[in-house]
Amino acid sequence: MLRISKLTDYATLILAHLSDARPGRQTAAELAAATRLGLATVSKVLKELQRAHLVESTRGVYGGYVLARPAASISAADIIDAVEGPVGLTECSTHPGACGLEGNCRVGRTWQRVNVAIRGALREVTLLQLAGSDTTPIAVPDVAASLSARPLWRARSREAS
Amino acid sequence: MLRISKLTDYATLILAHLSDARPGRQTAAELAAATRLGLATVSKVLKELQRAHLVESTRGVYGGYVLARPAASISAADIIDAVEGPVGLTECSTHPGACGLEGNCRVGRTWQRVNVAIRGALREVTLLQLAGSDTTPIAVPDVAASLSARPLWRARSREAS
DNA sequence: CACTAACAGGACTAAAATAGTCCTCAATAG
DNA sequence: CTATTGAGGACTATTTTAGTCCTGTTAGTG
Repeated sequence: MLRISKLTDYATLILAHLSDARPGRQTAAELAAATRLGLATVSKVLKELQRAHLVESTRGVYGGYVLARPAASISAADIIDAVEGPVGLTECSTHPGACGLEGNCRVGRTWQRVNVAIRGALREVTLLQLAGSDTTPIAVPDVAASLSARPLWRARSREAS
Repeated sequence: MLRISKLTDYATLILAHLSDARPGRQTAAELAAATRLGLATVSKVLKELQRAHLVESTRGVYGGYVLARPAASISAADIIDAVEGPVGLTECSTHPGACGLEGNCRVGRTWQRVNVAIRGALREVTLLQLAGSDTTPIAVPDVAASLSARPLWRARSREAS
């Protein structure tokens, strides 16, 4: 349940390697070697991270990648969003209106609130922590609070009736 | 990211309908009608819920399903586990030892701790809340605390090197 | 003791999401 | 102007998820 994709995991590994303050930039090939992943895959992930502005790239002979910001200010949610896109726990959070049961469904709203609470938690987890270089405790949003608040979302889409 | 499957969502809907304290048992056909899902699909989900002991079934003419326990003591984690199985945020949590990089990987451990924190949160969310009949605030484990604790898991598996 | 209504189990198919590869183009340093 | 490295995107393969269907079992009813 609630599994992150392999690519997200790869991304975390790659970012962790980038966060080791090496001298200059690291090339995709170096990162592939360091992580023991395929070059093509590492390249793909790096491109996605670049688009999401989590890393900066330079082309050409001395090119390569560096983190765009300090590891402490990159969150788990950032990484997941970069690689998997901003999808929600249920479908209706990303495609509202596609569900024929919206009036009927009491469930979607709460799942969405759970979702938001989880995302909040993921926003508090930093790359520094994921990379294992920091264990500072962090505050986390309270699912309780969100669950007693008013509904904000609608039901998710489901199979045709 | 972190999406629950459609079947889990269906399961929640179905359980929510079962938690409406109707007189007797409800048949798969009735639940299918109530949820507007296909009978075959509803049946499949109910069978999984039965195997997980979240509902009890009776066969025969006046057969059907009832909740096995009060809605307040069925958690979101229970539902997810029943339908999707006890998988983790990363692969290595369910298939330890499959990863060639275990010594090398600093990342898996923290993902696993994040995972456990999230599961803790999901355990606090009850079917009552998901069904919308209860909005009592609930306490939730602190990701912070878990993240500053000692590592307990190993790195996840990844593509062949 | 059939007969019918309902669940159980599992095989199978279809569809969608994920993972991985490859090709062509663009930039940069020497 | 050439070698190196990233950018973008198309494409394929694999895996997971969703949905259907068939065959068997249990429990009431006349």
